[in-house]
Amino acid sequence: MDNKEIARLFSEIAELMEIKGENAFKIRAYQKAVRTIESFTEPLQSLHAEGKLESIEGIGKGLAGKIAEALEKGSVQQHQELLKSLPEGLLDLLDVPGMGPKKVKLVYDELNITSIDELKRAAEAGALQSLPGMGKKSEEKILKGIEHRQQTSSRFLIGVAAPIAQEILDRIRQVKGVKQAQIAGSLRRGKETAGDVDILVAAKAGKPIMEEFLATPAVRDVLAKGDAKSSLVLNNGLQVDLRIVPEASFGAALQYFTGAKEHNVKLRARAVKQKLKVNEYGVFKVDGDDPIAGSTEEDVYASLGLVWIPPELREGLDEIELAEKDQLPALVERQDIRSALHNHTTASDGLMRLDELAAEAKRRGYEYIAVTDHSGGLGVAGGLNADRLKKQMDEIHGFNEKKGGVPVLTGSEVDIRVDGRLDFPDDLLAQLDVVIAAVHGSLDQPREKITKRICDALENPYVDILSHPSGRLIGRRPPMDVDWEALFAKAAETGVVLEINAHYMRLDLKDQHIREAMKYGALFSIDTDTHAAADFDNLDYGVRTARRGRLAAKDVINCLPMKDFMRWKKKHRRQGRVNEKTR
DNA sequence: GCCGTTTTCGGCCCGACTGTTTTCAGTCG
Repeated sequence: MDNKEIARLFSEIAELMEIKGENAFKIRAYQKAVRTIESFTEPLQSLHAEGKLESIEGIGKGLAGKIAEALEKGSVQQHQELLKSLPEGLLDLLDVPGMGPKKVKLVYDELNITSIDELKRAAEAGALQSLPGMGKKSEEKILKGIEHRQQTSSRFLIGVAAPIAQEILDRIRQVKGVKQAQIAGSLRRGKETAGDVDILVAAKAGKPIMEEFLATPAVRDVLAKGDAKSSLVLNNGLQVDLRIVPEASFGAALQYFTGAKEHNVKLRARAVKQKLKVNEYGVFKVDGDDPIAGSTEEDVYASLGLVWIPPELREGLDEIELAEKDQLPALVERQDIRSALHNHTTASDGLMRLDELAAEAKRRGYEYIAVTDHSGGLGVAGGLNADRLKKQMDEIHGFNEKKGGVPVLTGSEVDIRVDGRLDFPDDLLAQLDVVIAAVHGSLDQPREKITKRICDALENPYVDILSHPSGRLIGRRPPMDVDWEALFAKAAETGVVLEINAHYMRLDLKDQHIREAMKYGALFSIDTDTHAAADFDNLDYGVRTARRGRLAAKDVINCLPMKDFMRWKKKHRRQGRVNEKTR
């Protein structure tokens, strides 16, 4: 078992214990271990070999023993016993918004509900509102949550699918005879979720490649195996398809299997007008059998009179028309990103100290960063009150004087309270280099109220960035019911930057909203909202979402060198104060 | 289950909000 699998196992143990109502602190110990293991870069296997598991913070005798058990036997007895003692569907119920461990136990004890389907039926029949502590509103919330979940749950989050796909791709590329190999499909387009993984290989002989593919670890099922195409289902339910094509067709096949379908339909229609036809083998004259293009995507697009279109744009909107006129936007790239402006430390709910965060950021090539711990309004995150924030600012100034590290800006992720006021007074916010405002509670206020709440916060001249503007968690929690037009107009008017939160469960703003906000002239930041070192890995998902939103580097403030960023901020805040006076 | 210590047992984050209550339990972050 690798670190991820062990983290998952412990997480499941914690959830099962929660339903059973076991000691809350014991459960917390497991949850803490999950976070630690998830962000741990070294394999637990090697620590285990050295007998050093207990040196990890939060891992004592008990958990070290369970990790060892998992590594050696591939399972943990306590976990098996917990599973046996409860019906297996109960864990799914925890994913429904409004359902916590107590409610799960309640519906199980009283109504014998053990699956989401049964829960849905009970809610529809009005059987939930008769339970103690539940009423009509709880029932409605649960029903809404289930419906939202069912619309999205058959797809995999990019942050789950992409690393798996990359791992398989890396292995395939090692096989002798592989000329080229690429991930296609919605993963290549950087979509927030993927239905399956498509891998495309250019090679002559298929057999050794297929053998390597079929030897992928953690396979649950082999759906098909042939010389040109095989399909697997992994233990987590993710389907992976591998296709092998001749080198001369690789570009055409890559284009074809990257999609989106709507994009390909438009492309083929365009080809027909030019007396050409496009398929996965190449571009052909209608009356000919010899391909005029096919080995590279560039050739395929060029043969149709188009510049190459970045995969993130291939959604069947107006990208083909833009490509024809060579007017595609120059999309932001990962290398353009100079700063990480949204990060947490151990002062609130982060896992790294200030110096550790700065070192990690430097290692990853950032030119400067900001520390933006939570404000006091957010109890759980150990948010900072004004005094602690001031102390942290001193600490940061001291750190910067030492030189050698990456420069650190002071900041805060200040909570937007229910009434739109911020957690800190203006005179304190004015002293910070970066002020990020965010909604964390009461996400289901009615549209008018929540829109006003956020817009009021944007009018504060010291707010620089609005974090995770919709509050959604993909497949788990619907977005806030915001009047987006009003919000985007307000962001443009006040100059407050809209965050593209790069965490793969958020990707918030999402691509479509980015395109809309850009029409209003809004600016954006791409940030990982880093709590642990591994969170920086999410940057790629944020960049790709920004690219799908058609952003160029000039639209993204993280692309500014530090001096220019500070200049921008000054100007933005001055403008904010002018707006305030004239209002 | 972990941790630290006044070293072997007691503390471990907790406040806001909601919906259900009529004084609070459960969920969320």
